[in-house]
Amino acid sequence: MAKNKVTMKEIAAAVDVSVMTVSNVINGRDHLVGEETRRRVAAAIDELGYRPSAAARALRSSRTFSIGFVVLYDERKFLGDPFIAALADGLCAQLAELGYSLTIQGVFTDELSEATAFRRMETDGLCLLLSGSQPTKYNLHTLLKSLRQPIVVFQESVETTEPDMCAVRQDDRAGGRFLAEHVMARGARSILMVVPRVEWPAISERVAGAREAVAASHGVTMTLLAADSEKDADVQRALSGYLDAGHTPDAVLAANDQMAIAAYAVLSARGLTPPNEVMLTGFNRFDFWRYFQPRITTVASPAEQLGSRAADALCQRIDEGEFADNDIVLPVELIQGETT
Amino acid sequence: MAKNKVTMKEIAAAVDVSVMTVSNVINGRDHLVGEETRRRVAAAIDELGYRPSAAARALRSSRTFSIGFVVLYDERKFLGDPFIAALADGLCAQLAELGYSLTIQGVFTDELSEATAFRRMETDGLCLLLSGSQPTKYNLHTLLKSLRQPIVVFQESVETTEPDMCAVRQDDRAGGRFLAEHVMARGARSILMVVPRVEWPAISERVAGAREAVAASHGVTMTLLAADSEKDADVQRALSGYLDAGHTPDAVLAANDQMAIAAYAVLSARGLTPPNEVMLTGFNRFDFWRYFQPRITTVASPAEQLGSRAADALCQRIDEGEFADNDIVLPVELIQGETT
DNA sequence: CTGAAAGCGCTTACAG
DNA sequence: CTGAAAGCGCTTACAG
Repeated sequence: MAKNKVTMKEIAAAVDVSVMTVSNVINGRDHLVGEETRRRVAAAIDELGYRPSAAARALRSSRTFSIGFVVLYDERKFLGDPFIAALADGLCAQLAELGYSLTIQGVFTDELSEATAFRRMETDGLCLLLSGSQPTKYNLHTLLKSLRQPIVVFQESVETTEPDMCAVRQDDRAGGRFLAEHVMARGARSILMVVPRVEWPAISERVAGAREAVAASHGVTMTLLAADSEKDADVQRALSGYLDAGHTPDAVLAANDQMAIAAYAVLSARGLTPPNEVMLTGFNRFDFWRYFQPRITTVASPAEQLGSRAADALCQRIDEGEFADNDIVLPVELIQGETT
Repeated sequence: MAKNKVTMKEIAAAVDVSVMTVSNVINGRDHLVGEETRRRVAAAIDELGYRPSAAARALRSSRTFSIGFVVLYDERKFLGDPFIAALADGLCAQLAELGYSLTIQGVFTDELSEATAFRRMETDGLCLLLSGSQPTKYNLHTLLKSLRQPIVVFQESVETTEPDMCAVRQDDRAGGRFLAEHVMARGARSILMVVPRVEWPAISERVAGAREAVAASHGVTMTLLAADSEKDADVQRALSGYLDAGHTPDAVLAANDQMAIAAYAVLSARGLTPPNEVMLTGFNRFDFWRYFQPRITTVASPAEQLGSRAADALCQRIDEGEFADNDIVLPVELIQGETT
């Protein structure tokens, strides 16, 4: 590895000052350096193409200025998920702003503890998203505790027993409530909510929100239908089965937009085209949403802000030693489409 | 920062061996350690929750086992671009496989040299994607050279003057050729190709491929129409202007799928609904493609493989000191949709 | 305003 | 099979 790298020592030698002075210039401690000296050091740095070694600085100061984003997933292409991409975008932009870099790592759910993000100590803090099937709470709990690092978890309800953790999530409960209220205001008396079978905290919240709204009304019923997964085929099989049994709901609330689009195909094939025969709603309004006609009534996710708020929270924690807040909930917004 | 971190020294003390032995166990140099010793060390590591310091290892061995992915962009949400997300997915998965981690950084094009990925020395190599407006070749060239790191550039033609670089790209030229041949085989005699005004090497290649195919046929003409950007409104304005001038091409080749979808709206509003009146094609077939009806005839991009091949190339270079290949081109595939 | 010394936690020769 | 010593390139006290 003849990287012929330039070190502070060489800069110091070139300008004939101590490495200490070079360090002060690099770290902008200008009050500790004479203006003329500062200029000569800066010139040498430029000329020799010096770049500080992040490793040396991290070793000495025990700060890496780097944050890890760990995604537990079942599928290899996790950034293809628009929610995850938006989180990463928000994190990346805000961390750059704060002088941190972002290390991304995908981990198969069943190889939880194998992840190098967990095995090596290379970041000042971690953000964690549990997409896909959920590890047992106990395993996860034990693992995270053993890391001794500040951790932000996305879209989870915070465990009160965890001291150095912070949950950052969108107000899925309000979103569920908004949608249920919206279809009820338009006359729905029987509501079908289609969800994936896997227990996802965010989706449970959406269900809970819808239930709250329904409970507050008279004579409205809500049924939960579990599809084997979020995939089109599973959603369509579940919904077809339900309709075959002779039920016709006034409104179908899908757990997200992709599922709503899958449901749309089933409904329109049966002459129940939304919004005329049955109302239909989704959740999240990511970019692809605009390519589907008719536009699905949905709830807009603040996914990118979730990422940037996580960055803020983590850096605040690193600077101050403790999370100022351990459950950050961002508002969502109802988007009226053409399917209700 | 009382991180109360555990070090090799403490493990060594706990088991009463030297740190050297602990190091050997951690790095799997099993032939240098007795089986009984190995087991006791491993147990202590587990018990005390020891995680090796990446910084210390990097400082000593001058290997970070980390690769940077730098995206030059004009918009903040760069991972929302499906091409970039797919590259990142491919990189991330393959690097994890090879024991490396991935650091992602977005950089505004006009703040090129400010990027911390360029200012700090924290990776063993870099991948670079120039999306958005292009920096001047000279600035970029100078900057990259000064980094003294192996670099993979995506979707660029390799500069033969660069010794320690490798281009990884898809065969855009073949893609352009496939599409032109496809519409000509279906009777197109006049072809309009709609491209963004900004010079993008990948798009130039698509144009060059289409030109080759057209040149090889008799009596077929191809016209290039430059939109002010890739955005829907700009594409639609350019195309409307062209049609208003009295031209009606047999086929419209859009530079990518998003532009094709924008063009579709203009064409069908004028009674030129594809494929009956005018044929229409896109490029890339990313995930959102399936949500648009009718399916656009397009060319499938191997974006994720681009990422994993880049990871392979970079790690090979790091291990062997030199890129085995400095221009890697992956094949594309024509996807017949309903618009031709 | 400037500098000499110590040390962060590892790995790399080398010696037994 | 095991270990003592040196040193990677910085920053952190501290002394002038």
